[in-house]
Amino acid sequence: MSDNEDAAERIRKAAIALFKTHGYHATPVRALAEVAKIEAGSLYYHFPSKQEILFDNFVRTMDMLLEGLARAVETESTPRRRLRVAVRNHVLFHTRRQDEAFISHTEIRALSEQNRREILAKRDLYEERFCELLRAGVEAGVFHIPDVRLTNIAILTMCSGVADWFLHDGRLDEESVAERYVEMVERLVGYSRSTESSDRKRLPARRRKARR
Amino acid sequence: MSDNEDAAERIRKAAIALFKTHGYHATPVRALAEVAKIEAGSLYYHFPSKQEILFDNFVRTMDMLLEGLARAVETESTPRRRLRVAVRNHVLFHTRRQDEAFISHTEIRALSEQNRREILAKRDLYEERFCELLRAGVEAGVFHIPDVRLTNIAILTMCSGVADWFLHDGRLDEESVAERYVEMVERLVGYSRSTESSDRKRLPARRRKARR
DNA sequence: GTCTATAACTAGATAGAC
DNA sequence: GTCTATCTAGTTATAGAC
Repeated sequence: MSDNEDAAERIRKAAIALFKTHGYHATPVRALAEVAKIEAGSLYYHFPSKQEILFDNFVRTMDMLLEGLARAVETESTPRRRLRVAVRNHVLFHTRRQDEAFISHTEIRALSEQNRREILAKRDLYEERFCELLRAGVEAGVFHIPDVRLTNIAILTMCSGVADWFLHDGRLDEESVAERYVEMVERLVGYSRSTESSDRKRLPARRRKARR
Repeated sequence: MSDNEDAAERIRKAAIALFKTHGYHATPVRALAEVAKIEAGSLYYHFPSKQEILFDNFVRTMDMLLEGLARAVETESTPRRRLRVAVRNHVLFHTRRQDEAFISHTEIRALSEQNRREILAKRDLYEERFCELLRAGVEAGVFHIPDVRLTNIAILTMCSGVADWFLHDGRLDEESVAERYVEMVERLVGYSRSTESSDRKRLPARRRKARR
């Protein structure tokens, strides 16, 4: 955190670090001020309240996610490729903006009711757009999903979970993790190149008979 | 919450409800006392501190999870069946003990350092025992997993996520959700009855060639 | 085992000088 | 735009009566 940044940005970064480690309610404004190298009173020149600092982080995080998803859909044309890019994007966001994403998981309850409504609307929009990617693949016959809504939420929680455990100097770098998650998602959606070959692989009639 | 329960139990249940809704730090002891139908001072006869009430919830939750996993492994013999029962057990725990499980996700940071160490040790133990189920299947040739540790964490976060969204009067009842999650996990581990048939399905030499 | 009263402290936010 | 000083309210926990 450079000292030359403007104060608002230093406060934002202090909030990300402290809310992630201790949580919103366990972080006094005085602690935010100390990390941001400012006095507590001065902080209120840049933000009207502690709540607004948290809300600011939520808005930025959700908007980045939504923009990333929109880009992913634009740049690819087939359902499979769109899903692959969307998942890669989602996972990389949760490694690159790990702390912000983590706060967005854990501190929704700390938002005021009005702010929470606004953020949940953005989250619902993201989930719905992601779900559309799955439905498109099912309708094209390349994904085979018994319950699209359930698989959608399972995929998103699985991928968002990366923010909980990823270590930047760990065994796998972020690109490797993203690749593996793309592979796992393709298993979850039962990807196959065409309906016929997939049906042969997923539900072979002969094998079914042999089971009894 | 019955008024006839002993006070300690009423305090536990009040804590589960309030910590889930507002979080640990946003829940005053006076609020716990009010919901437990007791005065704030009386609460300290049953628990030495607010922290101890939170820790109590963590210990109970983790111990229930560990016991459930041990039972799952005992009652089944094949890798596939063990995994199926373990996943079903895990998901049903996160619907039946939804609030406790949710708190265990979101409030780890609120534990004192010593308490947190103790709980993380239990969590690591659970993850390691779960991972063993995957390894057993890989060694038996019935699971096909590129990175067992990664798939393990992906499965567990996916299944634990049920506590975040499950509604007891929602579209799917808990048994249906558990069944579908078992199916999804089987896709993730690349289950197949024997090594040969699975290798044919997953990495067909001809298709690989045709790709270039 | 539960109560009332309160100690000791910390919280978020504001006022006004510079 | 940043500072110091402070207001008001709320916090966990304890003391001692019953």
